[in-house]
This record gives sequence, C-alpha cells and structure tokens, in this order.
Amino acid sequence: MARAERLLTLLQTLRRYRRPVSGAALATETGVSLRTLYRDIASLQAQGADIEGEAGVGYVLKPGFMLPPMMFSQEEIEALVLGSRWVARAAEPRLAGAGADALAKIAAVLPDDMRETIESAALLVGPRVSSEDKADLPAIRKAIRTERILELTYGDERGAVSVRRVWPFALTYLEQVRVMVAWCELRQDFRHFRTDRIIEMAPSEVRYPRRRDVLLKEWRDQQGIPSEP
Amino acid sequence: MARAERLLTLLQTLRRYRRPVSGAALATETGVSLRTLYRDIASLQAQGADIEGEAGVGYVLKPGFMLPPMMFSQEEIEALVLGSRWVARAAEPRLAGAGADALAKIAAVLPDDMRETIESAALLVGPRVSSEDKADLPAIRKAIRTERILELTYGDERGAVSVRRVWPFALTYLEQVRVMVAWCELRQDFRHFRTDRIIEMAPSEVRYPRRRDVLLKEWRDQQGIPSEP
DNA sequence: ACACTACTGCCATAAACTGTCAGCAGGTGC
DNA sequence: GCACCTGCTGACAGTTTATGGCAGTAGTGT
Repeated sequence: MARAERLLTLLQTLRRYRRPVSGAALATETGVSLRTLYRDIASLQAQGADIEGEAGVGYVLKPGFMLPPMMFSQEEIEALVLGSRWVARAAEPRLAGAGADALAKIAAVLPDDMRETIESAALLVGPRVSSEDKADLPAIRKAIRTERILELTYGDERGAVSVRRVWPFALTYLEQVRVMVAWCELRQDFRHFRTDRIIEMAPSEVRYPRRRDVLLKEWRDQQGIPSEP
Repeated sequence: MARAERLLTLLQTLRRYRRPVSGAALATETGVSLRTLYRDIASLQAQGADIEGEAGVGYVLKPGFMLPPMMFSQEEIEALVLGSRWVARAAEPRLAGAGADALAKIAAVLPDDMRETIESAALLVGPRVSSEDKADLPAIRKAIRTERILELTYGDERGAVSVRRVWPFALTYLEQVRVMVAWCELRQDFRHFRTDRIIEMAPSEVRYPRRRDVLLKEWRDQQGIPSEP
C-alpha cells in the first residue's frame, strides 16, 4: 500500500513545479532511488498520467489532475452526470466539450447496468442557451485562474462603449447569459460584464495585485451573497 | 499492479450479485485463496468501499461505485465542478445534497491551488428553483432505476385530477420545473408529468413489462429529439 | 447441535519491489 | 570532438510485501 501513496505524492510534487524537474530531484524528494523513480514514472504514465520526460531537461506534468480511486454513491454519480450534462448544454463550446469528455470518461468505467441508468435517468431539455458570445470564454477562465489583468472594450445596455482594465475573478453562468465579475480600475469598484456585450478583449501577462479569493469574498460581502457550498 | 486490478474486479463482481455472496465464492471467482480474499475485502473497506460482511450470510456491496484512478484535464474538472454546483442549486434537496457531497469529495483530493481555483472560477447565481415539489423525487428516480410501475394522482393545468398507472423512464430538469416522462397506461401513450402537480404517488413493486431504454428511444423518436451525448 | 460464514493470527513460500551498477541515447555548452 | 546533464533500460541481489495453508474464535440461521 505504500507504493500507491508514493505515486500520488509524486504526482502532487510534479504539479508543484511548473518548470521541468530532474528525476534525481524527484527521487530525493520522494525518498527513493533514481532507478525506482524511473519505474514510478513509468507506472504513472501507464495509468494515464500526462508526464513528459525529455533528455537533458527533466519531467513536466501537463496541467490536469489525476483523481485517486474514490467511492461514489448512486445519487452522487447521478448528480455528477446530470451536472456534466447541463454543462455540456449550457456552457460555451469549449467548456461544454470538457463536460462531455468528463462524462464520457466516467461512463466508460461504469458497469453496464449503471451506464444504462445514467443514459436515461437524467435528461436536460432546457432551451439551449443561444446568446452568442463574442468573447473568448476560455481566455477569461484562464485570466481568472492566473489572476491576470484584462483589457476590455465593452458596450453596456445603453450601447455606450468604454475601454477598461479589469481584474476578473469570477464567471457566473445564468440561464441565458454569462457574466464576468471583475474589479474595474476605471470605476474603482466591482462591475459585472455580460460576456455577450464584450466587444474586444486583450489578455495581458500582468498579474493583478490582489488575490482572487479575497476579491471574491469582498464582492460577496458587498452583494450580500452567502458563501458558496 | 496486478493487485489493484484484482480489487476492481472484486468490486464489480460484488456489484453483479444483489444477494449476499460468500467469501469462498468470491475467492474462487477472482482466482485467489480465501485468506487473501479477506485481506482484499479489508483493503477495499480501508479505501472507502461500502462492503458489509455478516457471519453466516456473506458480503453485500451497498449500491454505489468506486471510480478507478482517472486523469482529468483542468477544464474537465471545471466542468465537473460547475455541473455539481448547478445540481446543488437546481435539483431537489436530496439530489442537490448528493451533488454537494460529490463536489466535496472531489475538492478534498485536489491540490490546494486547484481547490482555490475551483472555489471562485465558477459560480451559479441563477435564481434558485423555488417551485416546491409535492412529489417524492428520490422515489421517482428509484422507480426509474428499477423500472417499477407508479400509481399516480395528478392534477393537470386545468385542475382536472386523474388517477393513473404509469411507467416512468426519465426525469427532465428544466429551468423552473421538473418533468417526469412516462408511459401512461390510461392514455396508452407517452405523457409528461410536472412533478409539482403530482398530488399523490404510490410506488409499487411491480416491474413494468418493457425496458426503460427502449421506452426512452421510442419517446425520443416520437418527439424528434436527437439522442443525448 | 449443526452447517455455514466472517474474521484473525501465525508462518513458510512465492512474488514483487527496491537499490546498485552498468550501459545507451539525446541534447547542450565548450 | 569532448565533457556534461538528463532520460531510459537491463541485470542482479537483497529486502519487502503478498500469498496460501492451517488453526482457531465468533456470530448467524436451520
């Protein structure tokens, strides 16, 4: 049983580094010989981990995560499936695709009878969200993840166009539209931006000076929104 | 590595039987000695599997499923999380709770930085579904899973009350209401029942004579709905 | 009382894992 | 070309772990 744990530790260690890490470094960190480390890496790759090793450079783990074995109840699986379905319908194409992929991965490992259940027990027929986003939603999500400043050209409900620098920290999925929540440098306050009204958007490499979760908390307090589940 | 696979096989074998199975039977089926089987069961239980063993009876696996280790991309995790959030908001309390539980399980094993991302990158602020269901939705889902006939007292949009026997095979989650799709013995056709208009409901132990997935397919064909992802 | 079962401890054997050593391959810098 | 760093593979002995058989305890249903 010690081995399985070590492999998970190794994965998390690999995730910590963004730059390539040498096998020797990983070996000392996990307290194991170099030879064994190579074997461990091979095991992880065999299990599907996206680890790339290049001679003279080191190892990099492609962004993502390996879930350890986990037990889900019947209803929890139904919830995951129903949720993924909803995402596959309601989110923008790229995230929707990810939802469908996740769903397929889960369905692939379920026993036959359960897969059948899943294919019928939960349907989503809600009108497909049709508002077309001009904005690049994956780019917004990435900016949120990495806490980067966005350069925004935005047309509000009255048609007035403005250019702003904003600090995006959340993206909300409403029934018909999606709204980016950000701190606006122009207004020095929180602002909501409907993604279908974003005319142009330039992600920058500049990190904004505050932490995303703090911004989120302050915004929630201001809005009177209780913290999420 | 053979051991991990054997444990998964053992789980699936356990799932196949509905009745308690003796350890000896499981041992021969997985090709292992009885002593080792006991150790394997202990391992699975240590990993969180809901296996119950009773002396003189055998082993039973509580309904549910253990996901093997799986790799998810960043976006797939975001999709799963966003979807679970939506379920936690939009579904009826019990399924919503399951969504929250699933979310918590996933969050618990994610590395810290990713957990932070998840706590802010996707929010759902859509108006909480407020229509109160008089119907017992978990019971409906169970009837669907097990293909049981439901005895229904239903009030339609004009207030006319009727009593019917129906064969439920799907449950759709719309924005404001939930709709059970079933074959109605009274009308000899497919009918949709808003769950908030179900006045009374009696699950029976009688299995309906057709297969759920076939009903679903016929209904889809009749409605002109393309098959789900 | 009896049959059946889960469960535990012990121990010898079998299998797997691990570390050390050696060597090959690919890329970088001198 | 040469030294150097790195990934990667094979072979072998030592160590650890897993396994199977055996004996024994205890709970359940007939």
